[in-house]
Amino acid sequence: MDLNSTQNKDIYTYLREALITAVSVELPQDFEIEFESPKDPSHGDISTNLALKLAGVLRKPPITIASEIVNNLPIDDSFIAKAEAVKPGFINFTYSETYSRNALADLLLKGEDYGKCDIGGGKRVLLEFVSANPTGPLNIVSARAAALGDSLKRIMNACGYRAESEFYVNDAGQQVLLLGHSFLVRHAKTMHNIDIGFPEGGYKGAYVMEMAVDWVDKDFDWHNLNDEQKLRAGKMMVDRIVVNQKSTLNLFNVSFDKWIYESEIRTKNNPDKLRDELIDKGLACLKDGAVYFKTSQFGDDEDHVIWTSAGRPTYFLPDIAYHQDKYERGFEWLIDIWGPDHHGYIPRMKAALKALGHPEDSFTVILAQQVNLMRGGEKVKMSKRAGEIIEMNELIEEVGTDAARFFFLQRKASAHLDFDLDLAVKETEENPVFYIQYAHARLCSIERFAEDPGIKMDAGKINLLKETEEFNLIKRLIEFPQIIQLCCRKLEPQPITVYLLQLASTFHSFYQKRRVVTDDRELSSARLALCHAVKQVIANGLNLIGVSAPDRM
RNA sequence: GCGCCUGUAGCUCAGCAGGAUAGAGCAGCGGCCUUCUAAGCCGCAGGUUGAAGGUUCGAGUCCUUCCAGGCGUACCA
Repeated sequence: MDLNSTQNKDIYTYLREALITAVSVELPQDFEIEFESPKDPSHGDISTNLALKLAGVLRKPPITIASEIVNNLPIDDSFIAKAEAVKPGFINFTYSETYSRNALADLLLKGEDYGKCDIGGGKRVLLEFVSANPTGPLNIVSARAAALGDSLKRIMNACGYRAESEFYVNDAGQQVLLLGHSFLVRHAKTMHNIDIGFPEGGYKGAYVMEMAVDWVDKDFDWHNLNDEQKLRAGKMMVDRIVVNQKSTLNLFNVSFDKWIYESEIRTKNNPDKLRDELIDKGLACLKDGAVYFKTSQFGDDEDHVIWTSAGRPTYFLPDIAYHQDKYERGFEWLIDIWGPDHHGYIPRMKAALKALGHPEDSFTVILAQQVNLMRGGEKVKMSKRAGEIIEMNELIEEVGTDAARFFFLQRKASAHLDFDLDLAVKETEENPVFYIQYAHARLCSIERFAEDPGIKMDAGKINLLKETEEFNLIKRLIEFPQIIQLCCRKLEPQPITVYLLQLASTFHSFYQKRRVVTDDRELSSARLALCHAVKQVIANGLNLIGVSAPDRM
């Protein structure tokens, strides 16, 4: 795999080979030579703890081993300028200028493909996220899941996976009935001024009212509504709500490859049949009038009901069918993003899929932790049924898609998030995302400025780059592919946000110190090439998290 | 009770499968615009990494216990 060079091997391959020849002893079979990027610039560009790790085996002080290795090390100037053995026993390498320039040239060649790799090997991945109940508008937690899932899809596809995203619409359970019922009650009141009792646990949200006003239907016997009528009303609402959810997600720069309906799954693999199959296979059994999946035999702490004694499926059963369906459609790795309220559900689903013969590591759940909304210094409690919810639309309107997405991704998914609405509005101008976008806009501005004197970037001139600020930038750019891979391995876009902030900062410093377009046309061409590379990487990075890269601000 | 998440600067958070002097942003203080965007740059100040043990060359990171906050533990979805 050749990640970031036009040379026939990458720098890590070179270093590994060089180190192995330099070590005086045979390395243990599974010994891994590790590299890291030092935070302190005086520690070079790449370092290895090889000597520290060998100290125990060789029974010699690490610094001695490090010195020996450095003395024996064949230095290839197309990669590194020097290798140094230092303090406890680290070996620090510094890029050669040739290496930096080659890497820059390579970046310019790859353009929007720079940063991509193939660690995914074409594996088919299905990311399922948001999947909010179609009983109301999307809320803040959905927004967080959307930002995370959509970005992960982009990152995984950049890393050689074939990742698709899917939204699962629960349009078949009891809740749809209840939703329809709630609506009909409102409708009767609004259109006919008839008071019938609001159902226990019904949906009181404003959206029920709004929909109730513009819907016209034939006469019902309002005081004797039947399930069929409630269900039909419920489905009508589901359709409308899904349309709204889609448009909200589009505003958020999220488009799903597929919207799949629970009702479809039930048609394809109906719950009764699945239940009987599970019983036949000995995976489920009857107990106290209910049917239990024997998940405890597959790692869960207890068995769970898939069919109630009242004679209908619990949520669990169609959900199993749905996941089974994902496998049947050829996906090799299922990644679900769930809210924190579902975390007790993980062992159950894992156990069920294991029982059905799927490898344990083919199903991953990412928990997007809760978002606490703060308004006026106080926590806003949210409940869909009580109708108190902060809509995702509202968030987008107040903060904007770019800022909101970035804000969510700046924190690890596993961390709770206090989202202060007042502050988010107030700080719109100060949000870190603008810092990065500003760098991009500035770069575009430089390019526009160069048009007048007719100076063009020229990758052939980059050997004229000599200043520290220039090499600092190049070194940052070289890190990019590693960062993307890290995000992919961790299933966590957060490092990209940190990286982009650093890159923008390095660029702003450069900008302050070195003028790009000057009378020296050749140097200007070289610096324009460097700037173009920075612009490209910022754009590539922002694109991976679904944030726009504006040409001017 | 059991399980999961979190605890790092005044605030919001990083810390890359254990590495070197724990970092950013915001808030605070002091500087920098006749030249490509000042939504910017430079500098100062700010810390017992919740607590205590343990593992080893080395711990914010791993293990144990404890403390604090949150969430979950349905024949709901």
